[in-house]
Amino acid sequence: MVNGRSTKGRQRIEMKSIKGEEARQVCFSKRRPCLFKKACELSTLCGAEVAVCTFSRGGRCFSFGHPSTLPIADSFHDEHTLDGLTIGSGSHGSQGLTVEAVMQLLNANVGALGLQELEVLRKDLYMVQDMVKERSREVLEDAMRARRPPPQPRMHMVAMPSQIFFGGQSAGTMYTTFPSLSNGQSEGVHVNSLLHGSLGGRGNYFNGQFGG
Amino acid sequence: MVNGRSTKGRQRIEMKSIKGEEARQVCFSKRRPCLFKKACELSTLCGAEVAVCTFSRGGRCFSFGHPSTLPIADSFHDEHTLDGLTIGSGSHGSQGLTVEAVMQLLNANVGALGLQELEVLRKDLYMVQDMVKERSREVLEDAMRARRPPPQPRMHMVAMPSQIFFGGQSAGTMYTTFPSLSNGQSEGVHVNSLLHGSLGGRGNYFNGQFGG
DNA sequence: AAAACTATCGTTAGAAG
DNA sequence: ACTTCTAACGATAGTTT
Repeated sequence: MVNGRSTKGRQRIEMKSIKGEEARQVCFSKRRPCLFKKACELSTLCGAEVAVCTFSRGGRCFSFGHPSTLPIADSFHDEHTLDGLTIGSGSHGSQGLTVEAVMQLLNANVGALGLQELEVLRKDLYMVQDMVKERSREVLEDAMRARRPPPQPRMHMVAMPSQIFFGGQSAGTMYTTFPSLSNGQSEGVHVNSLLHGSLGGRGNYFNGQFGG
Repeated sequence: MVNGRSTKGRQRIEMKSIKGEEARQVCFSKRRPCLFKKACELSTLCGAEVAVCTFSRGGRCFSFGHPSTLPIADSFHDEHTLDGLTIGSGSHGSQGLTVEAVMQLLNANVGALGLQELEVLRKDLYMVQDMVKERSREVLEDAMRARRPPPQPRMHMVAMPSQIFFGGQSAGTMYTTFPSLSNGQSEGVHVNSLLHGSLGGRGNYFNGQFGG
Protein backbone atom coordinates (compact mmCIF):
# COMPACT_ATOMS: atom_id res chain seq x y z
CA MET A 1 0.00 0.00 0.00
CA VAL A 2 1.47 3.29 -1.13
CA ASN A 3 -0.28 6.28 0.38
CA GLY A 4 -3.82 5.42 -0.52
CA ARG A 5 -2.86 3.72 -3.77
CA SER A 6 -2.43 -0.01 -3.80
CA THR A 7 0.52 0.22 -6.18
CA LYS A 8 2.58 2.87 -7.87
CA GLY A 9 1.54 1.44 -11.18
CA ARG A 10 3.79 1.28 -14.13
CA GLN A 11 6.80 3.50 -14.00
CA ARG A 12 9.05 4.68 -16.70
CA ILE A 13 12.33 2.80 -16.95
CA GLU A 14 15.60 3.67 -18.53
CA MET A 15 16.43 1.84 -21.73
CA LYS A 16 19.60 0.17 -20.64
CA SER A 17 20.62 -3.19 -19.38
CA ILE A 18 18.87 -4.09 -16.18
CA LYS A 19 21.43 -4.70 -13.52
CA GLY A 20 20.00 -7.31 -11.24
CA GLU A 21 20.17 -10.77 -12.74
CA GLU A 22 16.82 -11.65 -11.27
CA ALA A 23 15.07 -8.50 -12.34
CA ARG A 24 16.49 -8.91 -15.81
CA GLN A 25 15.19 -12.42 -16.03
CA VAL A 26 11.76 -11.35 -14.82
CA CYS A 27 11.65 -8.65 -17.40
CA PHE A 28 12.55 -11.12 -20.11
CA SER A 29 9.81 -13.45 -18.97
CA LYS A 30 7.28 -10.69 -19.07
CA ARG A 31 8.29 -9.03 -22.28
CA ARG A 32 9.06 -11.97 -24.49
CA PRO A 33 5.46 -13.18 -24.72
CA CYS A 34 4.35 -9.68 -25.55
CA LEU A 35 6.89 -9.47 -28.32
CA PHE A 36 5.63 -12.74 -29.72
CA LYS A 37 2.08 -11.53 -29.47
CA LYS A 38 2.96 -8.43 -31.42
CA ALA A 39 4.63 -10.56 -34.03
CA CYS A 40 1.60 -12.76 -34.19
CA GLU A 41 -0.71 -9.81 -34.59
CA LEU A 42 1.42 -8.39 -37.34
CA SER A 43 1.29 -11.59 -39.30
CA THR A 44 -2.40 -12.08 -38.67
CA LEU A 45 -3.50 -8.58 -39.48
CA CYS A 46 -1.19 -7.94 -42.36
CA GLY A 47 -0.63 -11.38 -43.81
CA ALA A 48 3.08 -11.04 -43.40
CA GLU A 49 5.56 -13.77 -42.66
CA VAL A 50 7.12 -13.09 -39.34
CA ALA A 51 9.80 -14.92 -37.46
CA VAL A 52 11.24 -14.03 -34.10
CA CYS A 53 14.15 -15.81 -32.51
CA THR A 54 15.44 -14.99 -29.08
CA PHE A 55 18.24 -16.44 -27.08
CA SER A 56 18.09 -15.61 -23.43
CA ARG A 57 21.29 -14.90 -21.59
CA GLY A 58 21.23 -18.42 -20.31
CA GLY A 59 21.31 -19.59 -23.90
CA ARG A 60 17.75 -20.81 -24.06
CA CYS A 61 16.11 -20.40 -27.39
CA PHE A 62 12.59 -19.13 -27.81
CA SER A 63 11.03 -18.57 -31.12
CA PHE A 64 7.86 -17.60 -32.82
CA GLY A 65 7.03 -17.91 -36.44
CA HIS A 66 4.14 -17.66 -38.78
CA PRO A 67 3.66 -19.55 -40.95
CA SER A 68 6.79 -21.23 -39.70
CA THR A 69 9.95 -19.94 -38.14
CA LEU A 70 12.52 -22.08 -39.84
CA PRO A 71 11.66 -21.38 -43.46
CA ILE A 72 11.56 -17.69 -42.74
CA ALA A 73 14.90 -17.84 -41.04
CA ASP A 74 16.19 -19.77 -44.01
CA SER A 75 14.74 -17.31 -46.45
CA PHE A 76 16.34 -14.58 -44.51
CA HIS A 77 19.63 -16.36 -44.68
CA ASP A 78 19.30 -16.89 -48.38
CA GLU A 79 18.33 -13.31 -48.78
CA HIS A 80 21.50 -12.18 -47.15
CA THR A 81 23.94 -14.67 -48.45
CA LEU A 82 22.47 -16.31 -51.50
CA ASP A 83 25.06 -18.98 -50.97
CA GLY A 84 23.49 -21.80 -52.83
CA LEU A 85 21.95 -19.85 -55.58
CA THR A 86 22.57 -21.95 -58.62
CA ILE A 87 19.83 -20.83 -60.87
CA GLY A 88 20.30 -21.70 -64.47
CA SER A 89 23.25 -23.94 -63.85
CA GLY A 90 21.48 -26.95 -65.14
CA SER A 91 20.26 -28.12 -61.80
CA HIS A 92 16.85 -28.73 -63.21
CA GLY A 93 16.08 -32.21 -62.24
CA SER A 94 19.46 -33.32 -63.42
CA GLN A 95 19.96 -34.83 -60.05
CA GLY A 96 17.52 -37.43 -61.19
CA LEU A 97 15.72 -37.19 -57.93
CA THR A 98 12.59 -39.17 -57.97
CA VAL A 99 10.03 -39.46 -55.30
CA GLU A 100 11.08 -43.04 -54.95
CA ALA A 101 14.63 -42.05 -54.31
CA VAL A 102 13.55 -39.61 -51.68
CA MET A 103 11.41 -42.19 -50.04
CA GLN A 104 14.25 -44.62 -50.04
CA LEU A 105 16.48 -42.14 -48.41
CA LEU A 106 13.94 -41.44 -45.74
CA ASN A 107 13.38 -45.10 -45.41
CA ALA A 108 16.99 -46.01 -45.05
CA ASN A 109 17.54 -43.51 -42.31
CA VAL A 110 14.55 -44.05 -40.15
CA GLY A 111 16.16 -47.09 -38.63
CA ALA A 112 18.91 -45.05 -37.10
CA LEU A 113 16.76 -42.50 -35.40
CA GLY A 114 16.10 -42.17 -31.73
CA LEU A 115 12.71 -41.95 -30.14
CA GLN A 116 12.48 -38.21 -29.97
CA GLU A 117 13.69 -37.85 -33.48
CA LEU A 118 11.12 -40.31 -34.63
CA GLU A 119 8.35 -38.44 -32.94
CA VAL A 120 9.47 -35.17 -34.39
CA LEU A 121 9.77 -36.76 -37.79
CA ARG A 122 6.29 -38.12 -37.48
CA LYS A 123 4.90 -34.72 -36.76
CA ASP A 124 6.81 -33.30 -39.64
CA LEU A 125 5.40 -35.93 -41.89
CA TYR A 126 1.95 -34.89 -40.86
CA MET A 127 2.79 -31.42 -41.93
CA VAL A 128 4.29 -32.54 -45.18
CA GLN A 129 1.15 -34.46 -45.84
CA ASP A 130 -0.98 -31.46 -45.21
CA MET A 131 1.09 -29.47 -47.57
CA VAL A 132 1.03 -32.10 -50.22
CA LYS A 133 -2.71 -32.22 -49.84
CA GLU A 134 -2.94 -28.49 -50.07
CA ARG A 135 -0.68 -28.48 -53.08
CA SER A 136 -2.84 -31.08 -54.70
CA ARG A 137 -5.81 -28.88 -54.23
CA GLU A 138 -3.97 -25.92 -55.69
CA VAL A 139 -2.87 -27.81 -58.72
CA LEU A 140 -6.37 -29.00 -59.23
CA GLU A 141 -7.79 -25.53 -58.93
CA ASP A 142 -5.22 -24.14 -61.28
CA ALA A 143 -6.08 -26.74 -63.79
CA MET A 144 -9.75 -25.95 -63.54
CA ARG A 145 -9.22 -22.27 -63.74
CA ALA A 146 -7.01 -22.87 -66.74
CA ARG A 147 -5.66 -19.46 -66.14
CA ARG A 148 -2.69 -18.31 -64.16
CA PRO A 149 -2.88 -15.15 -62.06
CA PRO A 150 0.47 -13.38 -62.00
CA PRO A 151 1.58 -13.28 -58.39
CA GLN A 152 4.88 -11.52 -58.93
CA PRO A 153 4.64 -8.27 -57.05
CA ARG A 154 7.96 -6.59 -57.32
CA MET A 155 11.01 -7.06 -59.36
CA HIS A 156 13.86 -9.11 -58.22
CA MET A 157 16.50 -7.26 -56.44
CA VAL A 158 19.83 -8.91 -56.36
CA ALA A 159 21.88 -7.88 -53.44
CA MET A 160 25.38 -8.76 -52.54
CA PRO A 161 25.85 -10.46 -49.27
CA SER A 162 27.71 -8.39 -46.82
CA GLN A 163 28.27 -10.36 -43.73
CA ILE A 164 30.89 -8.80 -41.62
CA PHE A 165 31.19 -10.43 -38.29
CA PHE A 166 33.69 -9.97 -35.60
CA GLY A 167 33.58 -13.42 -34.25
CA GLY A 168 30.07 -12.63 -33.26
CA GLN A 169 31.16 -9.87 -31.01
CA SER A 170 30.14 -6.55 -32.19
CA ALA A 171 30.68 -3.10 -30.96
CA GLY A 172 27.24 -2.14 -29.94
CA THR A 173 24.26 -3.07 -31.99
CA MET A 174 25.22 -4.40 -35.35
CA TYR A 175 22.89 -4.24 -38.18
CA THR A 176 22.47 -6.27 -41.22
CA THR A 177 23.02 -4.77 -44.54
CA PHE A 178 20.71 -5.26 -47.37
CA PRO A 179 19.30 -2.10 -48.71
CA SER A 180 20.35 -1.13 -45.26
CA LEU A 181 18.20 1.11 -43.18
CA SER A 182 19.13 3.17 -40.22
CA ASN A 183 19.10 0.90 -37.25
CA GLY A 184 19.35 -2.83 -36.94
CA GLN A 185 16.93 -3.10 -39.71
CA SER A 186 17.18 -4.16 -43.24
CA GLU A 187 14.96 -4.61 -46.14
CA GLY A 188 14.91 -6.74 -49.21
CA VAL A 189 12.94 -9.12 -51.38
CA HIS A 190 11.80 -12.58 -50.50
CA VAL A 191 13.88 -15.01 -52.46
CA ASN A 192 11.43 -17.81 -52.18
CA SER A 193 8.71 -15.84 -53.80
CA LEU A 194 10.94 -15.73 -56.81
CA LEU A 195 12.59 -19.07 -56.88
CA HIS A 196 9.46 -21.10 -56.58
CA GLY A 197 11.01 -24.08 -54.99
CA SER A 198 13.81 -24.62 -57.38
CA LEU A 199 16.32 -26.33 -55.24
CA GLY A 200 18.29 -23.34 -54.28
CA GLY A 201 19.33 -21.86 -51.05
CA ARG A 202 21.52 -23.45 -48.54
CA GLY A 203 21.33 -27.02 -47.72
CA ASN A 204 22.40 -28.18 -51.09
CA TYR A 205 24.43 -30.84 -49.52
CA PHE A 206 24.46 -32.77 -52.68
CA ASN A 207 26.13 -29.98 -54.49
CA GLY A 208 29.03 -30.39 -52.22
CA GLN A 209 29.31 -27.00 -50.72
CA PHE A 210 28.96 -27.94 -47.14
CA GLY A 211 29.38 -31.61 -47.18
CA GLY A 212 33.03 -31.48 -48.12
CA MET B 1 -14.79 16.50 -35.67
CA VAL B 2 -16.93 13.88 -34.02
CA ASN B 3 -19.48 15.26 -31.59
CA GLY B 4 -17.16 17.48 -29.59
CA ARG B 5 -14.21 15.13 -29.87
CA SER B 6 -11.64 15.77 -32.55
CA THR B 7 -11.22 12.05 -33.24
CA LYS B 8 -12.66 8.80 -32.05
CA GLY B 9 -9.25 7.83 -30.91
CA ARG B 10 -7.97 4.33 -31.08
CA GLN B 11 -10.56 1.68 -31.56
CA ARG B 12 -10.44 -1.99 -30.88
CA ILE B 13 -9.93 -4.11 -33.95
CA GLU B 14 -10.60 -7.74 -34.64
CA MET B 15 -7.60 -9.98 -34.82
CA LYS B 16 -8.00 -11.22 -38.31
CA SER B 17 -6.63 -10.42 -41.69
CA ILE B 18 -7.38 -6.87 -42.68
CA LYS B 19 -9.36 -6.88 -45.85
CA GLY B 20 -8.39 -3.79 -47.74
CA GLU B 21 -5.02 -4.11 -49.39
CA GLU B 22 -4.24 -0.52 -48.60
CA ALA B 23 -5.34 -0.62 -44.99
CA ARG B 24 -3.35 -3.78 -44.51
CA GLN B 25 -0.27 -2.16 -45.88
CA VAL B 26 -0.73 0.87 -43.69
CA CYS B 27 -1.10 -1.34 -40.66
CA PHE B 28 2.09 -3.15 -41.56
CA SER B 29 3.91 0.12 -41.92
CA LYS B 30 2.75 1.25 -38.53
CA ARG B 31 3.21 -1.92 -36.61
CA ARG B 32 6.46 -3.23 -37.96
CA PRO B 33 8.62 -0.49 -36.44
CA CYS B 34 6.91 -1.00 -33.12
CA LEU B 35 7.65 -4.69 -33.24
CA PHE B 36 11.29 -3.93 -33.93
CA LYS B 37 11.34 -1.46 -31.12
CA LYS B 38 9.99 -4.04 -28.73
CA ALA B 39 12.61 -6.46 -29.92
CA CYS B 40 15.27 -3.84 -29.41
CA GLU B 41 14.06 -3.09 -25.92
CA LEU B 42 14.02 -6.74 -25.02
CA SER B 43 17.60 -7.18 -26.10
CA THR B 44 18.72 -3.97 -24.46
CA LEU B 45 16.99 -4.47 -21.17
CA CYS B 46 17.55 -8.18 -20.82
CA GLY B 47 20.77 -8.75 -22.68
CA ALA B 48 19.12 -11.28 -24.93
CA GLU B 49 19.90 -12.01 -28.51
CA VAL B 50 16.91 -11.14 -30.59
CA ALA B 51 16.28 -11.47 -34.29
CA VAL B 52 13.14 -10.56 -36.14
CA CYS B 53 12.55 -11.26 -39.81
CA THR B 54 9.47 -10.20 -41.64
CA PHE B 55 8.41 -10.64 -45.20
CA SER B 56 5.64 -8.38 -46.28
CA ARG B 57 2.99 -9.70 -48.59
CA GLY B 58 4.78 -8.08 -51.44
CA GLY B 59 7.79 -10.17 -50.59
CA ARG B 60 9.86 -7.42 -49.14
CA CYS B 61 12.13 -8.41 -46.33
CA PHE B 62 12.58 -6.38 -43.18
CA SER B 63 14.68 -7.48 -40.33
CA PHE B 64 15.99 -6.47 -36.99
CA GLY B 65 18.69 -8.11 -35.00
CA HIS B 66 20.84 -7.54 -32.01
CA PRO B 67 23.69 -8.11 -31.92
CA SER B 68 23.18 -9.22 -35.50
CA THR B 69 20.32 -10.87 -37.31
CA LEU B 70 22.13 -13.36 -39.44
CA PRO B 71 24.10 -15.23 -36.79
CA ILE B 72 21.00 -15.53 -34.67
CA ALA B 73 19.03 -16.86 -37.59
CA ASP B 74 21.83 -19.28 -38.23
CA SER B 75 21.95 -20.37 -34.64
CA PHE B 76 18.27 -20.90 -34.75
CA HIS B 77 18.65 -22.95 -37.85
CA ASP B 78 21.36 -25.07 -36.30
CA GLU B 79 19.25 -25.45 -33.23
CA HIS B 80 16.45 -26.88 -35.22
CA THR B 81 18.21 -28.91 -37.78
CA LEU B 82 21.74 -29.67 -36.67
CA ASP B 83 22.56 -30.12 -40.26
CA GLY B 84 26.02 -31.33 -39.49
CA LEU B 85 24.49 -34.32 -37.84
CA THR B 86 24.79 -37.35 -39.99
CA ILE B 87 22.32 -40.03 -39.39
CA GLY B 88 22.49 -43.37 -40.98
CA SER B 89 25.60 -45.45 -41.36
CA GLY B 90 28.39 -43.59 -39.73
CA SER B 91 29.94 -41.92 -42.64
CA HIS B 92 32.03 -39.31 -41.00
CA GLY B 93 31.60 -36.03 -42.64
CA SER B 94 31.55 -37.57 -46.04
CA GLN B 95 28.62 -37.20 -48.35
CA GLY B 96 26.59 -37.80 -45.24
CA LEU B 97 22.92 -38.04 -45.73
CA THR B 98 21.26 -35.74 -43.32
CA VAL B 99 17.67 -35.62 -42.36
CA GLU B 100 17.60 -32.08 -43.53
CA ALA B 101 18.93 -33.06 -46.88
CA VAL B 102 16.20 -35.59 -47.23
CA MET B 103 13.59 -33.09 -46.27
CA GLN B 104 14.98 -30.59 -48.64
CA LEU B 105 14.92 -33.04 -51.43
CA LEU B 106 11.32 -33.60 -50.68
CA ASN B 107 10.89 -29.92 -50.48
CA ALA B 108 12.58 -29.14 -53.70
CA ASN B 109 10.64 -31.71 -55.58
CA VAL B 110 7.18 -31.28 -54.26
CA GLY B 111 6.82 -28.02 -56.10
CA ALA B 112 7.51 -29.66 -59.37
CA LEU B 113 5.16 -32.56 -58.99
CA GLY B 114 1.98 -33.10 -60.88
CA LEU B 115 -1.31 -34.02 -59.39
CA GLN B 116 -0.97 -37.75 -59.70
CA GLU B 117 2.52 -37.71 -58.36
CA LEU B 118 1.37 -35.65 -55.45
CA GLU B 119 -1.30 -38.14 -54.61
CA VAL B 120 1.13 -41.00 -54.82
CA LEU B 121 3.53 -39.11 -52.64
CA ARG B 122 0.82 -38.50 -50.13
CA LYS B 123 0.06 -42.16 -49.87
CA ASP B 124 3.73 -42.95 -49.56
CA LEU B 125 3.97 -40.47 -46.79
CA TYR B 126 1.21 -42.25 -44.98
CA MET B 127 3.21 -45.41 -45.21
CA VAL B 128 6.40 -43.84 -44.01
CA GLN B 129 4.46 -42.33 -41.21
CA ASP B 130 3.14 -45.66 -40.14
CA MET B 131 6.62 -46.98 -40.31
CA VAL B 132 7.92 -44.18 -38.17
CA LYS B 133 5.14 -44.72 -35.71
CA GLU B 134 5.87 -48.38 -35.50
CA ARG B 135 9.54 -47.73 -35.09
CA SER B 136 8.75 -45.23 -32.36
CA ARG B 137 6.84 -47.88 -30.52
CA GLU B 138 9.66 -50.32 -30.83
CA VAL B 139 12.23 -47.93 -29.53
CA LEU B 140 10.02 -47.01 -26.65
CA GLU B 141 9.49 -50.61 -25.73
CA ASP B 142 13.16 -51.29 -25.92
CA ALA B 143 13.85 -48.40 -23.67
CA MET B 144 11.30 -49.52 -21.14
CA ARG B 145 12.62 -53.00 -21.18
CA ALA B 146 16.07 -51.70 -20.53
CA ARG B 147 14.67 -49.46 -17.78
CA ARG B 148 16.15 -46.43 -19.27
CA PRO B 149 14.28 -43.19 -18.99
CA PRO B 150 13.60 -42.53 -22.67
CA PRO B 151 12.94 -38.81 -22.81
CA GLN B 152 15.61 -36.22 -22.25
CA PRO B 153 13.90 -33.30 -20.65
CA ARG B 154 16.07 -30.21 -20.83
CA MET B 155 18.90 -31.64 -22.77
CA HIS B 156 19.72 -31.20 -26.33
CA MET B 157 17.15 -32.57 -28.64
CA VAL B 158 17.53 -33.26 -32.28
CA ALA B 159 14.76 -31.85 -34.29
CA MET B 160 13.85 -32.36 -37.87
CA PRO B 161 13.61 -29.55 -40.28
CA SER B 162 10.22 -28.85 -41.55
CA GLN B 163 10.55 -26.46 -44.36
CA ILE B 164 8.16 -27.23 -47.06
CA PHE B 165 7.45 -24.44 -49.42
CA PHE B 166 5.36 -24.24 -52.46
CA GLY B 167 6.77 -21.19 -53.98
CA GLY B 168 6.52 -19.38 -50.72
CA GLN B 169 2.91 -20.28 -50.25
CA SER B 170 2.16 -22.43 -47.32
CA ALA B 171 -0.92 -24.09 -46.04
CA GLY B 172 -1.94 -22.74 -42.73
CA THR B 173 0.14 -22.01 -39.73
CA MET B 174 3.12 -24.24 -39.46
CA TYR B 175 5.08 -24.58 -36.34
CA THR B 176 8.61 -25.49 -35.70
CA THR B 177 9.41 -28.50 -33.70
CA PHE B 178 11.69 -28.36 -30.82
CA PRO B 179 10.43 -28.83 -27.35
CA SER B 180 7.46 -27.46 -29.07
CA LEU B 181 5.06 -25.24 -27.21
CA SER B 182 1.47 -24.52 -27.91
CA ASN B 183 1.42 -21.91 -30.60
CA GLY B 184 4.03 -20.92 -33.05
CA GLN B 185 6.51 -20.81 -30.29
CA SER B 186 9.29 -23.08 -29.40
CA GLU B 187 11.93 -23.27 -26.86
CA GLY B 188 15.24 -24.93 -26.60
CA VAL B 189 18.86 -24.62 -25.76
CA HIS B 190 21.32 -22.55 -27.63
CA VAL B 191 23.45 -24.91 -29.58
CA ASN B 192 26.35 -22.56 -29.67
CA SER B 193 26.46 -22.50 -25.94
CA LEU B 194 26.95 -26.23 -26.07
CA LEU B 195 28.97 -26.82 -29.16
CA HIS B 196 31.17 -23.81 -28.96
CA GLY B 197 31.46 -23.44 -32.62
CA SER B 198 32.52 -26.95 -33.39
CA LEU B 199 31.16 -28.40 -36.57
CA GLY B 200 28.22 -26.19 -37.40
CA GLY B 201 26.91 -26.52 -40.90
CA ARG B 202 26.41 -23.18 -42.41
CA GLY B 203 27.20 -19.88 -40.99
CA ASN B 204 30.71 -20.47 -39.89
CA TYR B 205 31.95 -17.63 -41.91
CA PHE B 206 34.60 -16.78 -39.48
CA ASN B 207 34.99 -19.97 -37.64
CA GLY B 208 32.20 -19.67 -35.17
CA GLN B 209 30.26 -16.58 -34.86
CA PHE B 210 29.62 -16.23 -31.21
CA GLY B 211 32.20 -17.83 -29.03
CA GLY B 212 34.89 -17.00 -31.46
C1' DA C 1 10.48 -15.69 -10.28
C1' DA C 2 4.82 -18.07 -10.51
C1' DA C 3 0.08 -15.23 -10.52
C1' DA C 4 -2.73 -11.46 -9.83
C1' DC C 5 -3.32 -6.67 -9.49
C1' DT C 6 -3.33 -1.65 -11.01
C1' DA C 7 -1.76 2.79 -12.12
C1' DT C 8 0.53 4.41 -15.57
C1' DC C 9 3.13 4.42 -19.85
C1' DG C 10 3.51 3.39 -24.64
C1' DT C 11 1.07 1.99 -28.87
C1' DT C 12 -1.98 2.73 -32.38
C1' DA C 13 -6.76 3.12 -35.01
C1' DG C 14 -8.79 6.49 -37.03
C1' DA C 15 -9.25 11.03 -38.78
C1' DA C 16 -7.28 15.12 -40.71
C1' DG C 17 -3.70 17.97 -43.05
C1' DA D 1 -0.09 5.88 -47.96
C1' DC D 2 3.25 10.52 -45.27
C1' DT D 3 2.88 13.08 -41.30
C1' DT D 4 0.60 14.67 -37.27
C1' DC D 5 -3.02 14.51 -33.85
C1' DT D 6 -5.83 12.33 -30.29
C1' DA D 7 -8.29 9.20 -27.42
C1' DA D 8 -8.57 4.78 -26.28
C1' DC D 9 -6.38 0.35 -25.96
C1' DG D 10 -2.97 -2.74 -24.57
C1' DA D 11 1.49 -3.57 -22.20
C1' DT D 12 3.89 -3.64 -18.07
C1' DA D 13 6.85 -1.89 -13.65
C1' DG D 14 6.16 -2.43 -9.30
C1' DT D 15 3.99 -4.53 -5.73
C1' DT D 16 1.42 -7.99 -3.15
C1' DT D 17 -0.08 -12.85 -2.43
